[in-house]
This record gives sequence, structure tokens and C-alpha cells, in this order.
Amino acid sequence: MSRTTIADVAREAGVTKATVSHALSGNRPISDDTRAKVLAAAERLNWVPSQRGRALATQRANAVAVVLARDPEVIANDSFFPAFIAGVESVLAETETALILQVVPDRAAEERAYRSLANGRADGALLLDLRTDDWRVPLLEELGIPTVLVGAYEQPTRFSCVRTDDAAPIREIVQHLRDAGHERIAHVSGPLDYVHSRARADAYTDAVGGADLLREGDFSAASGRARTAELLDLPDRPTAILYANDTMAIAGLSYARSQGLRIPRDLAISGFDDDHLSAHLSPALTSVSSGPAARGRAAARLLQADIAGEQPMTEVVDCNVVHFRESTAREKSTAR
Amino acid sequence: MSRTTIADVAREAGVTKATVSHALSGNRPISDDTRAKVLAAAERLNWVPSQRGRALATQRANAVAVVLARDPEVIANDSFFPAFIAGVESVLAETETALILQVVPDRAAEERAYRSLANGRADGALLLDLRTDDWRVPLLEELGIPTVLVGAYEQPTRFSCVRTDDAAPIREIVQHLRDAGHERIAHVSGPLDYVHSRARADAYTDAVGGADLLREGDFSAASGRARTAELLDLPDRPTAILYANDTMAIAGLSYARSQGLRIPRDLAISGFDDDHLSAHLSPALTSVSSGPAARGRAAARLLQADIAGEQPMTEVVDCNVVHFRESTAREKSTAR
DNA sequence: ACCCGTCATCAAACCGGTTTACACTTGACG
DNA sequence: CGTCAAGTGTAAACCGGTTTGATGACGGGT
Repeated sequence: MSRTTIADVAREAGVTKATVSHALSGNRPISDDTRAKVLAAAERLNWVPSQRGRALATQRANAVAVVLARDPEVIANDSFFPAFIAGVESVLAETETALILQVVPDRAAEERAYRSLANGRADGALLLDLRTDDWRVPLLEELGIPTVLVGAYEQPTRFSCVRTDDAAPIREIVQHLRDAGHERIAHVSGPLDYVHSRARADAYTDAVGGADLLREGDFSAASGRARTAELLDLPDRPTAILYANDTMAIAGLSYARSQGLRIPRDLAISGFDDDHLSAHLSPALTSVSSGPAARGRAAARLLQADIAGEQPMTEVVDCNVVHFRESTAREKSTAR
Repeated sequence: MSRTTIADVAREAGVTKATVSHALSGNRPISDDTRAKVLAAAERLNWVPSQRGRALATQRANAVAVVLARDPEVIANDSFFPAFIAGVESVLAETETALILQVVPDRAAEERAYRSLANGRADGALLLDLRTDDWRVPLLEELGIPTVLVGAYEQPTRFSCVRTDDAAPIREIVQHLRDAGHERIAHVSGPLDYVHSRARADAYTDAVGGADLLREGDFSAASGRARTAELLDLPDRPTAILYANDTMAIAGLSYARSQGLRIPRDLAISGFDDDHLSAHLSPALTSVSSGPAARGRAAARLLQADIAGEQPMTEVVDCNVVHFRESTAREKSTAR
């Protein structure tokens, strides 16, 4: 509880509020012994400047925001998000910037949240789960609040962007599967109006030369299971499935097994985002570690730059690394 | 951007700032037609009161904080946290309260974080990962900021508490295993200076009548594997292991299998916290869903009550439910 | 007709900082 | 010796709300 204010410190040091302020901020030259007096007084009174007063005077909240419009359940399923946040924090901590996290149930609430944030709560925002032609982008442009888009965004925008090359790891996995003799390779994507789902799906289509075996999921275990069932019911069923996240992959794997298929001998499986459990399953799940922490750090840096008034820019963080594990291994007995 | 201030609205409506304030807050009686004029003016100017000005005047930040002192990696491993946060948010959203999330690397940073939060950034804090005799409790008491402890805390404190009965599900699992014929039941706990780890370990010791087969892990997959190896190396190895979280359970399961053991026939396994993947593994993992969202909601409510000046209280949220799955199933062939 | 109480509004102070315009010293230089 | 610039500190305004004491209008009671 900071009952002591800058005025108390000023009195204690025998100077005025302005001098105290300048002594601490260094915005104006202050003689060394005055500064010493001020610091001593502040120390003696155990004074810490109030965030509230400062925020009002400087028009800065010293906070940035992330708004998530997702089901609580989906949040709990996401291995990307927590690590991403940790990356963001590691950068924000350096400048005493706080992170405001808001989880909202629907679009109306989300819009209210952004308006409220822009209204003095936060200095900037991080946009996740971008959709093609996302309504939030123009809203935030209108609100005039610095923003960083996490993910490739195709529309023109003046905001900074953190991109990754999701196509490369997908090509790599497809190639790996081809080398192992697979010819019918399927893909269970995320919702295709998410830009990253779309990008991955496009990369897949490119790599295999068609979208016959592309099925749209929604990142949930249930959809992983359902889409897998559809694919396995095909007359000429795929011999490999590439999922857009590990949750769907594991649900799919589990279903395939329940149908008597052996993994990877009868069906090779790959996930995406490398959930922390994936390496420990049996069979261990091939997945793509998408460097969430690195992306979080990059996003936070770009946001701070934007807030500081620098030019927005796009940064490509290349941190995707494919972990080939047992679920896509070429079985000795069936090597061809 | 809210360039328009309350003064603009006042001018537009032909009244003073005070009237505008009262018209919106209802702190003073205002005639109906004046109120209408004010609301119309506010609407016309598209005015939203500034959080900053309001915060300074009311001495309220309209925000609460959660500080996490954990490895980014550990955060990503935790299935409890994201759902807990979602629960917290669902309550905070009702009152336009923001959630400030801070991830800090070490104790010094954590202490700074709390001091800064108490200094006008937040109105209250949620304390997770409680340790026996946690240094943060006296610190927050000294700072005089309303706080809710999530987890059983044994020391006397004036803060509210959200507790759960972790002993019950553990007893239930042990009983279930006993019924299936298991006599050597081991437990791989979390770090024993966490109060919830300790509580679970004590419940286990109570239920099996001894701590011979208790091993302390740290919630990481690596430790799950290591402690499992130790247990399986015993001359008289356990036939069932109860882990304090799913990450360790799955790492342990995976290791046991690599040693040629069949699950659950040779070794029954149970996790805790019910990771979203656990139901989809094969064998599906028995685990305890600890109702993270419900606990988050309870914690948020208690915190809001405390901030509003109500008496602190302890609430027991009973939301533990054991999901018995294949990993502890009694195998037909070995039924006794 | 006078007094008083109620109700609605206003004007000003306040929250706790930052910032700007200005005043006062000093020292250097022409 | 007068003047100007640099260097320090002060006083007051400001950020955008909320809250309180004062003011004025109106109606009822006697």
C-alpha cells in the first residue's frame, strides 16, 4: 500500500514534486546532490510511484493485451498458447510491462473488450487465431491501438506481423512419408478460415498434388476422431494422415487402433505443434515443434517497437522443426 | 481512441462534468430528462470513460493479477492452468475486470511483481502453487492487497481460500486398485513442498498405510520416467503406480512399456488432473478431473468479495471426479 | 407572506503523478 | 562591466475522471 505520495517525498527532501519527478526520470538535468537527497528521501519513505497517477499523466498503461475468443475447453487443449504467453512475458518483463489476458465468450464481448482496452487499459494488443479477412484488424486500426498480428495475414494492413513458414515442415513430412513408400497421404486440417490452418492445408495440397484427402477438423479430439473415421472408411483408404494439431492426431491414432490398424505399419500419423506428451506416447508421435516461445518473444518485441513509434514491420520467425518419431517410422518388415 | 473526455460530453449536454458523472454512476439523484440529455450526448460523441482517469479517482484498477513463477516449459506442461484461467475469466468478465498475468523467472522478480501490482496496477491477486509456509502470503498481507489462496493452506491467514478434497479421489483410486487385486501400489508425487502435492501424498500414505513406495517427482515427464524406473527396479516391484499428474503418468507408462510391461495387466497406472489427451491414449489413462474451471470461478468470486470488503472465507469446491479408464482396468484374463 | 426542507445542479477540490513556462544563479565573453 | 547562455529549481497547469459542499428553485406548512 503506497500511502506515501510524491508530495511526501518532495517535502522530506526539501524540494518540489517536479524536482522529485525529474530526479527519478532523468528528463531534466538535476544536480548530483539534489538527486542524492531525493533518492535518500524516497528510500527513507519507501516510496514507489503510483501506476495510476503515472498512467494518467503519461497516457500510457504500461500494459499490453491478448484477447482470446475461445471455448475454455479449446484453450485447455492448446499446447501452443501457454508457451507463447511465456515467450511474450519474457520480453515484457524487461520493461515492467504487464500482460492483460481476456477470454471472451462471443464476438460482441470481444469487441467490447477491445474497445475497453483501447480506452486506457492497454497500450497495444496481440492478435492470435487470425482469420482470413479478420474483422478485428480494421477494428483495431480504427481504435488506433498498436497491434501485432501473429500469423500470416494477407490483407493489407499497417500492423506488424510475425510469420512462420508452415509450408516447409509440411513439405518435409510429406517427403518423408513418400520416401517411406506412402502414396495416399491425407490431411486433417483446422478450421479453414484460420489463416494458419489454410496455409498448412495449402502447403499440403501443394505437396501431395491435390485435396482429395483433405478433411476439415476443428482442432478438437472429437473432430480428429470423426475425420479419421471418414478417411478410413474410404474404399481406397490413406496410409498416412497428417493432422493440424496433436490433439486430433492422437484422437485419430486412438481410433485407428481401435479399428485394428497398427501404427505406423498400417497407418502413419503426424501431428503438429508438438504437445508435451507427444514424445512420450507409444508410438511416439511425429510432430512439428513450432517454437511458440520464440514467436511470443518476437511478437512482444514488435509490439513494443510499434508502441515506441517505430515503423511496423513483418518478421519471419523460423523456428519450425519436425520431430520424426515412431508414428511415421518405416517399419522394418514392410520396407519397400 | 477516446479523444473525447467527460468535459466534451458535459459541454455537449449543456451541464457540468459532475452531472455527467452522476448521471452515469447514479451516485446522486438526477432528473430523468437531464439524464436523457447526458446519455444522448455521450452516445452522439461516442464517449467511453477513460480507465485511467477513473482508476486514479476511484483508487481502483479494476484488474486482478496472477503471478506465476515457473519455467515456461512447465507452464506448457500444465493442463490445469489454462482451464483455471478460463474459469477465472468467466467471472471477471461480468464486472469488466481485467486479468493481469505475469510470468517471472525467479523470486526477486516475483517479489517486484507483487509490489508493483499492489501499487495501483491490480486490486487483488490469486495465489497458485502454494507451498507450505509460503513467503508470498506474509508479503501480500503486508502489502495489504486482497488475495485468494488456491489450495489448502495450513498457516493462519486472513485471506480467502479455495480448497478441494484431494484425499477422496486418491482413496477412491487406491480402493479401486485394491479391488482389482493390487497390493503394491506406488505413488509418484509432485514436489512435496507444494501443499497440494503434500496433501495428495499424505492421502496416498494414509490409504496404503505407508510411504515405502512413495517417490517425489517434479511434474515433468523426465522425472516421471526416472521415478518409474526406480520403482520398477525394486526387487518387489509395484503392480500399480499412481502419479500426481498426467505428464508423469504417461512418461512412466511409456517407460514401463519399453521395458516389456503390458498396461494394465502387468502394471496399472493412474494420472491426475486429466489432461485433454488422456482419454484418447491407448490404453486410455485413468485420471482425476479436478474441475479447474470450477475452481477458477470460485477463486474469482472470493476475490471479488474480498475486494468489495466482505469477510474472507474458505470455500471447498468439490469437483474432483475420477475417470477410471483402461490403464487401471482389471484384465479379464487375470481377474481374481 | 414567510420559513423551511427537498431536490437537482454546479463549482471546485481531489486522486498522484508529469510536463511546461518561468525565475534565479553562475560563469564566460566581448 | 554589461549581457547572454547554460544550468537548476520552482510553480502551476494538466491528464480525466469522482466526490463534496454550496447554490438556487420549488413546493408545502402555518
